[in-house]
Amino acid sequence: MTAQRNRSQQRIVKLLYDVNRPLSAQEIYVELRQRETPLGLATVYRALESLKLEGAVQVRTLSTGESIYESIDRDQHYLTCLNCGASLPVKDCPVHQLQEKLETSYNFQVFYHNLEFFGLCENCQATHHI
Amino acid sequence: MTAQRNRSQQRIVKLLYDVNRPLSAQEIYVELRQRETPLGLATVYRALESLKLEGAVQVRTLSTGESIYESIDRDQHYLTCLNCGASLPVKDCPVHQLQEKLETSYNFQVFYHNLEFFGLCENCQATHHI
DNA sequence: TTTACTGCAAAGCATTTGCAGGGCG
DNA sequence: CGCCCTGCAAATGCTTTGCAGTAAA
Repeated sequence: MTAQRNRSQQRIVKLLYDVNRPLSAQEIYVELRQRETPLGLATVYRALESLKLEGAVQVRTLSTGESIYESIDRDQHYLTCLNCGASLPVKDCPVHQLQEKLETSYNFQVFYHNLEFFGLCENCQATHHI
Repeated sequence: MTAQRNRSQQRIVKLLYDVNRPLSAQEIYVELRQRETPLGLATVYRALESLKLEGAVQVRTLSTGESIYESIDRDQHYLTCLNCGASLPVKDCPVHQLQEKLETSYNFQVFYHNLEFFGLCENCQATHHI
């Protein structure tokens, strides 16, 4: 990685740390433009792709197809409404039976939950950045 | 719901049950076309939207922005590679410390995990299908 | 100079929407 | 007859890619 690329990525990492909430690529583009020197939208996408593969940010893809990024250190889960798309942050790191507790405390009707682990599979750890 | 609409939705529910694996809307469109009477792509999307709000199917949105649907009764989680996108099914319903176990048994480098509950928030339970 | 990165604009692709026609009550 | 649903095609919106120019080694 060159210093040039590293600079772009660090700007994004810092932004995500500062705002402390998930941002889409487009939002990152706007924020960087407002805060300091503009960074091209395509560059934002390319930097995010690298950061993702390095495990430096975590990504969640909304049902709209939009991906939102946040600091890797945040261990935050959500109650997501299928109708309006709102995501309520959940403090506990939940397990299966926690679902009932959440339903009553948030008055949220839970249909199902998804738990997904993200990282690199055996093959891709070798061929990283194909 | 009319009988006509109900028929479309039931065809999809049955298909997802039969194949017993996640399918995208486009795949559902192709499968239905091959198996029996064709169903328009827009209709597939509209039926899936209804099924989703009824809690009759569960949805996962891939990092590509593509949404995949499967039977609601399946309690299946995945190890998803950020590089190639492959999703390895995981049998256990995992908790936090399970992550280490998964890393060794699958030789998968886990960066983070997402746990998300899906359903209807308090407000949308009232205004269902806005 | 050689390689990697950036910005811009065009293309790609899943999904959504407008509208005209058809099914069903 | 009236309403909901369907199919088609166009539009939408996020993301990716081609390419020419630029920064860094």
